[in-house]
Amino acid sequence: MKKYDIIETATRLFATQGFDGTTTLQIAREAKVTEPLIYYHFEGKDDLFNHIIRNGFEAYFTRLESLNQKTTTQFEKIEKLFTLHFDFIKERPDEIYLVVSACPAKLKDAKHVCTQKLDKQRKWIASYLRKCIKEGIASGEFKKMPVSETVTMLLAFISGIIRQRTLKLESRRGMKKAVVEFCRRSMVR
Amino acid sequence: MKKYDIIETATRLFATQGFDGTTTLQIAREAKVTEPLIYYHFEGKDDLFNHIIRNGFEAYFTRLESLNQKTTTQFEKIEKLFTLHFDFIKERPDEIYLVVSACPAKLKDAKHVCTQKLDKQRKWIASYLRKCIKEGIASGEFKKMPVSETVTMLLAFISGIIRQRTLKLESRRGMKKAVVEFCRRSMVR
Amino acid sequence: MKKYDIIETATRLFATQGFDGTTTLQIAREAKVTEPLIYYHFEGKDDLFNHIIRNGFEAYFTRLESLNQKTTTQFEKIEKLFTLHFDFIKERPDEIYLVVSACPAKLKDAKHVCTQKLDKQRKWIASYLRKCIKEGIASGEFKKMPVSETVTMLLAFISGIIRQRTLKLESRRGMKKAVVEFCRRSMVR
Amino acid sequence: MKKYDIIETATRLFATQGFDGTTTLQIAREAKVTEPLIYYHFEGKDDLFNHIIRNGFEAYFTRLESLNQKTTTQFEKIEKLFTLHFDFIKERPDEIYLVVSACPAKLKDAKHVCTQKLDKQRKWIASYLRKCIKEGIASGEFKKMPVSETVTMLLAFISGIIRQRTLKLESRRGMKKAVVEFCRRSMVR
DNA sequence: GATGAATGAGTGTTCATTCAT
DNA sequence: TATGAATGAACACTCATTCAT
Repeated sequence: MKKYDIIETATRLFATQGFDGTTTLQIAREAKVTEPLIYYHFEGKDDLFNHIIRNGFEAYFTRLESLNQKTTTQFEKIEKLFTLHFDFIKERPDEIYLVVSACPAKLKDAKHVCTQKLDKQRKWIASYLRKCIKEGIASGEFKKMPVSETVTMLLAFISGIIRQRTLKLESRRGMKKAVVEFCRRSMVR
Repeated sequence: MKKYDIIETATRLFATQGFDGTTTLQIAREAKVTEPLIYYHFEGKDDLFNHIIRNGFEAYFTRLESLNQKTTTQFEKIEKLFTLHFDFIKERPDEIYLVVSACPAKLKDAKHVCTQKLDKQRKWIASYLRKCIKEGIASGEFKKMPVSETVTMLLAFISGIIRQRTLKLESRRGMKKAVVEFCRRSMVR
Repeated sequence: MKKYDIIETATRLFATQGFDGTTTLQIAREAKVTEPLIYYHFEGKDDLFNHIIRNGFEAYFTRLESLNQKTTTQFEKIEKLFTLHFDFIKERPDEIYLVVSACPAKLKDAKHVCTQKLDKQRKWIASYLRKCIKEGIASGEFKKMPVSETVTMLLAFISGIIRQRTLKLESRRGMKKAVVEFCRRSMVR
Repeated sequence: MKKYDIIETATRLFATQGFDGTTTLQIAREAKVTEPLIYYHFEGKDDLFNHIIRNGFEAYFTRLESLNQKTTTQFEKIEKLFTLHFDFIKERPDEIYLVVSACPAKLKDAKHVCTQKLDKQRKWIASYLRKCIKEGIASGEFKKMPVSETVTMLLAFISGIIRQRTLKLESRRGMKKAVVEFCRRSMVR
């Protein structure tokens, strides 16, 4: 359906050019539809953008939820979190970029869907990591380390990796293993 | 001089709203000058942006160069790299954000000053880190680890930290120490 | 259609005020449309101007082509050329003015549609006149005269007449007859 | 003096690009002065333009006045009028172009110096030619012809020649002779 | 005479959006 | 669903002009 052509094209363009750098005409042309059709399916450019963000976060959260499965060690849980992001980057590079790195301009508005979803995501991951680290330390699996700071740091780490990969600033293979091993050495006793 | 008001205002606005999300009228108003004055001092919006980017990178590179001083251990050199970035974030948050995270849209043009400077920066840091890690491993200071992948990873790490701090996604104190200790545990034997 | 209102208005304004002296806003207002509509139908002010020039020349060339009909004498052919121009001036004064007298500024660019069409027009008429004069001299209809110089001179004559009439510098009746008789006395044996 | 550099440059630019197509900045740059200097010497762009027009017409009228010398025949007087224009074209091509072909846009204002001077020029030449032709016919030197129409026609002729020569649409030598002979054959008995 | 800095009023152009069909 | 035609508001940028020095 043409609606999905619009979404697909818009996602790609928003991710590569930013929200303000993308025009509705460009979306229409590249999706091979006319501009008014965008307004038939969406209330406007903002609505289209928010729809994409919401969609992206939904897929993303679905995957996040699936992390809460049994694993033998805490580090395996952290490793899975990295794996999830590396996989998502490969499969839906534009979406993850928008989801994690979305329009700085939008983040000025605390009530914007971007800000709220990003906040939710950060809180979710933070809580996930905090639990892992705390339990890891308690069980003696992990070395001693400041919990909150390590959590924040790992969040920055993840977002930096996503940015780099989606901007194709590097394409080194073996990155995932390097990242995981780096963390393992640092964390696991 | 009013020229510097323009630069200062533009730097702030470009960093918080992006290039496309910032209008010349807005820059003029917030800098308390008239729009044509921007065009008196710069050739256009692009020129103003590039001027800021070039300025930012110049200050940044000057600091980077100063890293090549004697230090007793390789890890100290890496620690200094982190310190430099944390300091720069504090002093000139907008500039470092623009310098490290600049306009994704601009990076599509390989010849753009953004792309070229960013490339130079990444190469400089990569080379700096590679040398540290190689020598650290050779001297037995560091554990064994894949050099290139670790370098790329650390680059992502730095960019992630900058993004997070300038977007004020967190403001935890003790971050720097946590980051350095995290890396130390992972790397130093 | 409003597109034709734009063309009509623009033709009139370009002819009376010149290209640079006419603003798109003025065209829009006098055509009773909004400015962006000009940009919906044309790529820009230049495109609109070129469209008019091309249209004008097309109508003009169509008439020129129709000159190649049988006539008993060579002078009749020359007379017809004058008649054609006097008629065109009456019917489409703005267009002929733009076509023959178009924007001196545009003529600096050899590749501009104005320059090329004007060149084509001059060559067409020159060739037409050269043939007439040569044959007229050969057949004894015409007095002896330098062919090329006379051709150039007649071209200047035509362009001068057009300029004068469209600028309404005079409105004397009987001009056409006077011109034709002037030439006849000079040329015909 | 720099004032004359301004005048010279402005004359050239107005003649080749038109009044509206020429900016004060361009004049300043090409005359190697700064913009405010133009405003020191002239009241504004319009004043500069009018100054040039007035200057041009003054030089032109001075020459026209000198035509009233004794000549044996009426046709010689007409020949001298052509010679004067051909000479002026060679010596001061920009000025004569501005003087004879000046800004159509300006001619909409009947009180503008352009309109008034042009009118004066046309009336002067018309009166000069009318007298010549009348006397020529009366004395039997000229063939019979309608006086007013021939006068208007010759005016158009002159303006067409000037336009052609200054736009360099042709560069044929022998033009002057051809023109004069063309007229002689037509007029002289 | 001469200039660097500055501006009010506009210029061509683009944008997201709407309307009639 | 889908579109050709149209628009209000804004955009980057330029212009002739002025002012302080």
